[in-house]
Amino acid sequence: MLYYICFCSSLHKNVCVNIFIYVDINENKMINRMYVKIVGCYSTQHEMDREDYLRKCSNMKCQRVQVDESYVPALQDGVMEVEHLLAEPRNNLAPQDGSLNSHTTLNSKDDLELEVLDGLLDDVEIDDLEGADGFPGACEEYFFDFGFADKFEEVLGSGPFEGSESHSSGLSRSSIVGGVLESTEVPIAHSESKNDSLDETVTYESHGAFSNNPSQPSQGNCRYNISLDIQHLQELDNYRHLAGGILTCKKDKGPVEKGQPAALREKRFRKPTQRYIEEFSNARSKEKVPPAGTKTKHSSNSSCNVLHIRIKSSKRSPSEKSSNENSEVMLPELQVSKGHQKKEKLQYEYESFPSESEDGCSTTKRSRRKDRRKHQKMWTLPEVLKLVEGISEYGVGRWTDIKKFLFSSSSYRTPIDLRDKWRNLLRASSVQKNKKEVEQNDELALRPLPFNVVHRVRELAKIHPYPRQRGSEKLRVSQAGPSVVADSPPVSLSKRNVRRKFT
DNA sequence: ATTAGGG
DNA sequence: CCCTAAT
Repeated sequence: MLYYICFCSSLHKNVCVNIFIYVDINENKMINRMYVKIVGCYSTQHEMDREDYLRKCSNMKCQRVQVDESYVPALQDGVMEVEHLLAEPRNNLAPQDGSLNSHTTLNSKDDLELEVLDGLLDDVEIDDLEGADGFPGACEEYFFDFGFADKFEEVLGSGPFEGSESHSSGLSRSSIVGGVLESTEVPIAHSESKNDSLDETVTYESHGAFSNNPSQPSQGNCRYNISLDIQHLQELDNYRHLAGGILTCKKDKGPVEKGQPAALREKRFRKPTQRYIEEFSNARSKEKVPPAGTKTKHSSNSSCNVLHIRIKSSKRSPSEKSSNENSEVMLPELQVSKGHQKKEKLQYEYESFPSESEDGCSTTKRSRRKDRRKHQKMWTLPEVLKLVEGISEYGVGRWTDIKKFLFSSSSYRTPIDLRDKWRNLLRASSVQKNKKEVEQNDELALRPLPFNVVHRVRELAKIHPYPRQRGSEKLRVSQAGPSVVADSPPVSLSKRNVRRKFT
């Protein structure tokens, strides 16, 4: 049996941890168990530290690691399907023997873009802190060395955190297969590009708590046991964009006090709603994050403790997806590492045209209306066709009419949505694009728009120019003079008329 | 109340 | 999708 470990790092409540997920490739299952290793605590004393640290942390990606079965703990827990993880025969050609040096991969682009997991800790509730030592000693030097493979190995295995035995040590020494679960994906926008993004990361708040459990003095390993609620994997993707893999708490102040889990617990509140997070982050993105005055660098205890962490399920929106046991949910998000805000990944579903019964999904309708900003409903091909048809009939700009006549039953499609979709269609159809983007567009098209549709859109675009499309026509007319108008018939002029005709 | 435009 | 200015 082959086992793979995915690990990533997160800064959470001033604690940086590594998460290990064990996957049994042969069985197509993911062992519902993760080990988290705390690699250190982050001091909020200095703003500079934070920035620096975050930047460093962002370099830490996930890796898939081939490990010995012996490293995998308690399999019988929960497992979940991870077929898709196997879907692509990644560059797993890497040495299976374990000869590969981790250095080669840690810094390579093979870094697993699995930041999905990075949001994980946010949904983690730490039930038990096994070991009376509280947080393991944080070691600044390690924090800041995340970008370097050699150090990284140190952190993972041979570092001071390593106790008598540890999974991590085995991990770091075992071969790191160059394979990445989803390396082909678009690299996540790096946080360094915008400082704002960094600020955005400072919006998380933990609701979990550390509880001291001296009963089980660990061997000094930083091993944390997590049972993963797969349900949350879906949500993880939502978080991914925030930090590029960095989590931190909303309030920077909370210093990690060594050996005082109780204190920590008091400071943890219920997790804010997504809405709240969004707004808060937006509001906060402008103001500077005050350097939480409290200090407590970090405890110097170099030994690690074992936490038992369980991810709470059904926290928010218990109304709907109340259901599910773990294995229910697939984790496509796990594999999805592309920025989904930019791209729509799915293809059109070909569904029956008179999909008016779309309201049939009334179960989620209410919620969708309410927080439609969250899950955007994908446009189906029939819908697109309908939209195109409507435009050809009523003209561009008559969105309310189109909505009224053709999308009356689709409650979630507002006129604005229609317009937006049309706008996107124009873009997708490369209408009025003189740049090379056109070509690239096709290639990058994640959504193969049927040719006929593209054609129709283009045709329509000719007849019904979208209002002020880059002012292209104006530009042309004004620059080229009236002569052009002659050879390119009344296209632009007819716009108004066309619309009136159907009124 | 709708739409255009931009994020 | 969301928000806002302009109509």
